[in-house]
Amino acid sequence: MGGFDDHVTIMGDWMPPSPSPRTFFFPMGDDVSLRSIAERSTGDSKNGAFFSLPDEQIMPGSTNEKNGEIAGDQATELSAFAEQKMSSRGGLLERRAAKAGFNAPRLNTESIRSADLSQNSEVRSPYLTIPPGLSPTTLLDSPVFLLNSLVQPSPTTGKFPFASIANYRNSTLHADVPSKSEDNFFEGVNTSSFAFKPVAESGPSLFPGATNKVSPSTFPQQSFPNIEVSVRSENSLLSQSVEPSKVPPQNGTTLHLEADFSRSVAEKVSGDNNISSDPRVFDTIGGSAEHSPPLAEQPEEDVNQRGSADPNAIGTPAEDGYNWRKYGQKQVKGSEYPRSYYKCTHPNCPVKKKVERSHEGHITEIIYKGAHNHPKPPPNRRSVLGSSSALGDMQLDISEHAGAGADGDPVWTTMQKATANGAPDWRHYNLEVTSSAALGTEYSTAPASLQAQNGSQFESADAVDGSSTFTNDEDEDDRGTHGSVSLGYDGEGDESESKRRKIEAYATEMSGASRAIREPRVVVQTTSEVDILDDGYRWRKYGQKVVKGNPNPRSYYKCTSAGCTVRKHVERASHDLRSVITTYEGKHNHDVPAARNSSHVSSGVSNTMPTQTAAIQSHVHRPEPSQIHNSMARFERPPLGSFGLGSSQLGPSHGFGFGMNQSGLTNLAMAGLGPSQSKLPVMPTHPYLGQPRTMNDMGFMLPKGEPKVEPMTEPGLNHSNGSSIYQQLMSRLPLGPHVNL
DNA sequence: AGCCTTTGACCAGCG
DNA sequence: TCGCTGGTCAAAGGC
Repeated sequence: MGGFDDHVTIMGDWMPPSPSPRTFFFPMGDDVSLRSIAERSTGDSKNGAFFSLPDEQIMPGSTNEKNGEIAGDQATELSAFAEQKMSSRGGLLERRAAKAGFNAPRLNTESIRSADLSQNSEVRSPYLTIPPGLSPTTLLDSPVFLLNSLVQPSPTTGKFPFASIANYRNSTLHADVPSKSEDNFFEGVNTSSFAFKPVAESGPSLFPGATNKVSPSTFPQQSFPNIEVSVRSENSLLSQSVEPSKVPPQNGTTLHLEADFSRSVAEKVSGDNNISSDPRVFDTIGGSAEHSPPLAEQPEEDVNQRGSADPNAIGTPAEDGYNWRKYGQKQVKGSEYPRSYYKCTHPNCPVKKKVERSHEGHITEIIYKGAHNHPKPPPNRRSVLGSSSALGDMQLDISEHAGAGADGDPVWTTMQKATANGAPDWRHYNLEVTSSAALGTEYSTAPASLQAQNGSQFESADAVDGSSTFTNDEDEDDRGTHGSVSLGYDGEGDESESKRRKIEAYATEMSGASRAIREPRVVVQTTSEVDILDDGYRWRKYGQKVVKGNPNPRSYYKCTSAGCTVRKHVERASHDLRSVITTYEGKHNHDVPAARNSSHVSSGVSNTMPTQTAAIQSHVHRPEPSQIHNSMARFERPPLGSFGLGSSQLGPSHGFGFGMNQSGLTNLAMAGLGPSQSKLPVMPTHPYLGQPRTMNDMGFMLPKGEPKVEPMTEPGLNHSNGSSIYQQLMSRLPLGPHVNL
């Protein structure tokens, strides 16, 4: 994507997340947003837009779709404005100069404002006016700012940035104007605070109680009826840079924001130009100071969305901190650009998103569905750790509180890209989670948010998901622990760089550790007379490879059931084409899905089970007939109970996430065979795999720290279904209270 | 080795 | 029932 490089470049100068994602998040790249908007001026206007404001003014777009389009001349003016901005502003250097004490050149937007206002009376101007001289620095020093803002979890991600105050002070703040917000998005904003009222209408309230200065009593308790939050990114989102200055916005603190129109704006404006297509753009740009509430009034979420922008974050769907797998692309009718479909690759995470990109690669729209039920994966080689400081690392995730859980009603949240170059912006990702939270039927998120916002203390483990990748997904306790760490760091805001590095290093280290500990594998070798895949479960093939040592291609499958982490790869044994080696890995957490056709299930379960059961019996347990029956029963009913319990029993196990049978293996561990023991009864090596075998012919091994269960079946036996065997095996593993063998 | 993207095909809902 | 459409699947190849 063309603009991404620019973005990255800008990122080089990227500063730590603003004290509060909801407070000040401004794209570093002053040019980026501008261009984006310019390029997208022709884009659809169905979503809101974020805008950067020149210098002292931040004018959140009204994002009211009802406002209609902007007159063409306005667009022209906007374009001119953008150009002027670009030309007049030195960009980063200039801002730096400004930060150094110089006033950045101001863009004259008077004409634009007037035009906007005059032509569109309906356009609301919830702009946030940042009086000249307003100093964010001062704001930073403000107790309000520090306590209320710094520790706020990201409205979208619910995460807490690790950026230190020092960093903030040294960084240019960027704020984005909420894109698709309703016209009244900022309506009713208390002038003395950043509190924003959730739209009373169906407007997308992105963040429940996302306020900088909000007390529970003042926090809007209204629910967020909307399920979809639509935030158009490129079209509308303009980045803003904030320049420290001085002005008493609230509490006597002063704040000066220097907004810039980024290149995206320029491009958008210059493009086809029809800015009119996006009322929000119009609104934002045309907003007048008179209509602009004090900076302090700026909706926090608004700022957050923008602020979350991680310049680094986004060119690809995965750059929002989460990992995504693209599973489809479509040219949707009515959409100018193709829509890509992504799924979060995190096990058990139901989140999906639809991304529309322009031909240039700019993201025009992102629609999220569901809420992440896991912390943002730690930055890795592909991640943004480097530039974003701690932003990508240990941010806390309160997505669990988003209401839209894995099982909850999926909520599609439309996001608009905030960056100009098409690179996704952390801001909108923050929005994502927040949106989910807000949109979720459960408003429980709000309290958590408030707590985080109003105080620097995060006493409630529930409020945040402190778990990072190094924590076990099922380990709630760890979340709290890690959350505290993260929060403490963030909340204090005075952490030294070294400390920050330590934390990051720790996160990374832990991350690596977690990676090293893989989920247990179950290797099943069978002579497949029947389709090995026909095990009743649904698998999606996601790859095929010829692996070393076996000329036969290995196919990789993932269970398609939502939330199921089980994966497997299947390959024919090189020495015997009749033998199929199926290796399962992951958590075996749901029942056999409803068959697409009765024959499928029957063949996958009923038909195969007897044989497989026999196989298991002969090799694994040799249970009594009644035991077989029980085994079948388990097979027929969701083993969720066991797993669920197993999860809880698993407790804070650091590391051994015993996949599909956590419960079983956990209990196994309790029985003295647990992986943690690392000392399993080793029996003679299996003739086929050359693996040690444990009692009951179950080969437990811990290759490279990886627990491995290898129930092997007799090659000569007609075991048609390795998967079922696997199930059998799993079902037979000690399940503690659930074991009924 | 594992996972991702691409892309045409398939499926289900709806009018 | 048919066609349209959005969403998903899945084979193949790439990183």
